[in-house]
Amino acid sequence: MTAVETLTYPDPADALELASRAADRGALVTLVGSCTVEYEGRAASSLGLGDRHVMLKPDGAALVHTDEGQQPVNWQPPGCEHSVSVDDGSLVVRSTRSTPEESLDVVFETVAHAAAFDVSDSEDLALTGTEADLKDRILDEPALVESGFTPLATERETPAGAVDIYGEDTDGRTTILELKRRRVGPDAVGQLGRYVDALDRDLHADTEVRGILVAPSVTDRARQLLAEKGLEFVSLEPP
Amino acid sequence: MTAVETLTYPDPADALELASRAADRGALVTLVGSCTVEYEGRAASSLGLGDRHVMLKPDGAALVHTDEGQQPVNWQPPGCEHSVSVDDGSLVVRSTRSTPEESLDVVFETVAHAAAFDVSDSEDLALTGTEADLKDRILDEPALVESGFTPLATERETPAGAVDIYGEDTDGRTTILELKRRRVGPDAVGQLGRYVDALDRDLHADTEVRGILVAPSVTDRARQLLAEKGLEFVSLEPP
DNA sequence: ACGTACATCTCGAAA
DNA sequence: TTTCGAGGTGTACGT
Repeated sequence: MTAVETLTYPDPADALELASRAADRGALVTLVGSCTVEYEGRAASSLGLGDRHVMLKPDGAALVHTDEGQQPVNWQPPGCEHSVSVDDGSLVVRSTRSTPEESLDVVFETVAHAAAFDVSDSEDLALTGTEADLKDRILDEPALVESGFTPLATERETPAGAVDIYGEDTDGRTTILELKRRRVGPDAVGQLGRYVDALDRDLHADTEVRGILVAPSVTDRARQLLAEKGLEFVSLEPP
Repeated sequence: MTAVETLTYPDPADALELASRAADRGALVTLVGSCTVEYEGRAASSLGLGDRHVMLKPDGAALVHTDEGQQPVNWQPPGCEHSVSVDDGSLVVRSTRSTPEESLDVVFETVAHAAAFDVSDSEDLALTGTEADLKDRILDEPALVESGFTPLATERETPAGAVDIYGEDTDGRTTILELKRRRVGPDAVGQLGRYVDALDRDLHADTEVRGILVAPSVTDRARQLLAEKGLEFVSLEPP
């Protein structure tokens, strides 16, 4: 972090100057003030006058945050073109992209705060407790699923998509696993069912394919669906 | 928007003082600087030293943004308890919650910027182009789905969940619609299939229930699944 | 509090 | 570019 520039209650022209320079040098820009927000693209939205925090990232992302909620009230994804201007005496931020055609317009009635930050971040997030970790755990110790289970492949392709773990049970019967890092509902059962059906059709072996849902737990409805489809469940958590 | 407080490259003690006062009066706090981030809860993550933008909202949400991406690299949902302190000469932000037990720790090596904003926002977002809008469009003009289609209920409950639109076709045959605001994949077909199966079993009428997926378009695999399950597709977009 | 499904979901990987 | 599934998904609305 080298430079930090800050303006409090700036004239629109001064805020524009700061934002323009910051964007040119790839800095992160924040603007706070009373504004309206209009969005049009995959959907369309309109937001009346209120105090919000606007963040413009050097990668083209734009975020409009209110005082509530984890999610921005409006946004634009990375890769957008930001343009800041003064129109009719008001600071205006416009962020656009194509494919799909989308535009976000923030019009400030008053700018309470404008800032630019030269941030640099080379670190990657190290995350554990994911589905990939659960997969590794099972590959390390397949007996956690079932004594005699032998993994043969991961991400094996079927006409319905890729199976998390493909293998066979102690009797040599084809057995596939669908892994979930957390408690699952009916959707995961549907997913596993599609893979089993696809393999049943593809392999047309004399014995049916076994499908096992591996997750910490399942909802009642999911358990019922598993029974209907002749699928199984094994309780297991990511390490 | 009334008060804006700003500090550039403050001492940790000064940053702490600003953040504490701001949190007490329900202001939005932002901190920018070089920091590490540790998270533990549903999963666990670790992030090495780098420049980030931290936002603490009065509703208890916390967001840690890097210079890239629309999503925060770490976060905490609304309802958390924030605590700011100085530990071993470093500014430390800790955000925790229970159910589930989760904690987020941000330790600043240097604070480049600290600010507090008294934001107020009474406006609600007006959003169009949602699934609800598609539903209204169909209820207004059911013939868009099929000549003679008659909606009888929305959100009708089945053992497998609530059906978007429940009705009957021109022959009096029970017909249910699953609506999606955008192009759909296999998951939506599975959803519709579950509802149709549940109603088939529940009503055990002499004729089978018709299931129609209503969306702008479907993927190849979804179309194939529809055919396999004897389900139908009608192309329709939200207004 | 849990369950269920929507979302301008976002994000990454693979075809 | 599209498709597909994961995600600490979040969010609203049920029960």
